[in-house]
Amino acid sequence: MADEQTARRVTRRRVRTRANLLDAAFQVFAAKGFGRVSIEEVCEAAGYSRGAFYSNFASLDELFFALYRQRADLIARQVADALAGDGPGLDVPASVDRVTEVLLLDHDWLLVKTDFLVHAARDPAVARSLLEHRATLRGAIADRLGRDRALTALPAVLGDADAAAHAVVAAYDGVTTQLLLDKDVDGARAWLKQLLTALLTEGSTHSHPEHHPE
Amino acid sequence: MADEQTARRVTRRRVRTRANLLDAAFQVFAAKGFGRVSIEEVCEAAGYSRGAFYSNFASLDELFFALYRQRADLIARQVADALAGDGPGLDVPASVDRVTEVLLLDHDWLLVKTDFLVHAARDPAVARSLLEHRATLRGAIADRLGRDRALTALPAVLGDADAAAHAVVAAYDGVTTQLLLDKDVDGARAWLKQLLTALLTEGSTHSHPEHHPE
DNA sequence: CGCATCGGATACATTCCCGTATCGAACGGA
DNA sequence: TCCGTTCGATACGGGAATGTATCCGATGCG
Repeated sequence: MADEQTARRVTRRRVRTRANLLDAAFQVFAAKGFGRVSIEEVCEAAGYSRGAFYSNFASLDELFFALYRQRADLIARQVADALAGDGPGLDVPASVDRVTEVLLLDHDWLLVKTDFLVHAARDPAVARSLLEHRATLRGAIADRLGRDRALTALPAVLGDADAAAHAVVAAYDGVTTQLLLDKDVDGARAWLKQLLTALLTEGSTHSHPEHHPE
Repeated sequence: MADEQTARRVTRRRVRTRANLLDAAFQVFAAKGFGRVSIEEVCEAAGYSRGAFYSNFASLDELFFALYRQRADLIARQVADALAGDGPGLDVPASVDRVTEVLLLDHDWLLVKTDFLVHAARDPAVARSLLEHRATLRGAIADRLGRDRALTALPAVLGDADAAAHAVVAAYDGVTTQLLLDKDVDGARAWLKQLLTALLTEGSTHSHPEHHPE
């Protein structure tokens, strides 16, 4: 009973416009940072006037949230795929390879993501939503790590699979921070791999530290 | 020769005003985020008018930079002290304790720091400066870790002391991210200790994972 | 094809904030 | 205490972004 949209005739044009606005917003946010961006700038970049904006969003915050959700969900799906990649036996190096491939590609996304982080840090409601999202991701990782605890050598130093997932996320966040500054994607990826394998394997290879950014 | 200040009579009042503005700015930036803050707000919070501001700073960016430098240097000094704490033999758990005590105290500082990070990520000049600062810190840590390589059991999984320092910083950054969202300082501190000891000691204690935030 | 509805453009009033120029008061050296 | 210098307050003009109200063209259903 009672459709939530209060009977709204959703036009094809509308979704296109919305998508265009979101895409343009991504570009602009990445370039100048949320908070330094005006509604007009977004509209201009998308090729619309402010009327279109207010017809689709109530505020810049709302657009920002929608934008984040869109992209974050996309990436979450990619990561899930990468994790599920090989068979039941978890091949740590291979998984790490595939995941890092997905995660550290787009510098612009890191910028927007971090903008969103500080935004969330100041707004409890947004923070809750973001924490939820992160918890989901961690859950997927922990599942993968803990599912066949018997098969793969567990790190042990960290505790259970859940703690290990925590560590993985923390490592990712840490590398992200550095990458934001030095923009050395390849270095960051190598470094993240090293860090993750160090965390996830017991007496891992004394891997060649070939690449040291700055 | 030629004094850099072009012979400027620095009044006592001036430094007080400057300090007040910086303090007020810290509060306001933490609360609303740089980029969402107007010069007027800072002045109002400090109890001055805009005239005072322009007499002391050329722009909000300049103030922000000065503010960051001030606080970051302070903390860097504290960390250095904490690291130099005990004698020549490095007691990892004790050092970790002291350092985490210093690092994760002030939520407001984390907010401002992260704001500064995204700011720097978009401005090469600022980024360079921040990278330098981080390199210095890492150097201090690496020194401490590598100085008496023979005395303390090295982790080995990570490579040399420099790589280990990298890992320490990454862990700190990662935990910071989570802390920004859940505001669980005690949890974060415990978690950081666990992570660092896991990274820095070979077959560390299978430490009690007592505390798991969210 | 015609019509009711929807989507986006334009115009407008308003608010906020910036940067500068000017001036009186506080300061500190002699 | 006196005087030149410095500091910060006030006043002003201008620009930019916001949100709303209104209108016309596009859209999709029958």
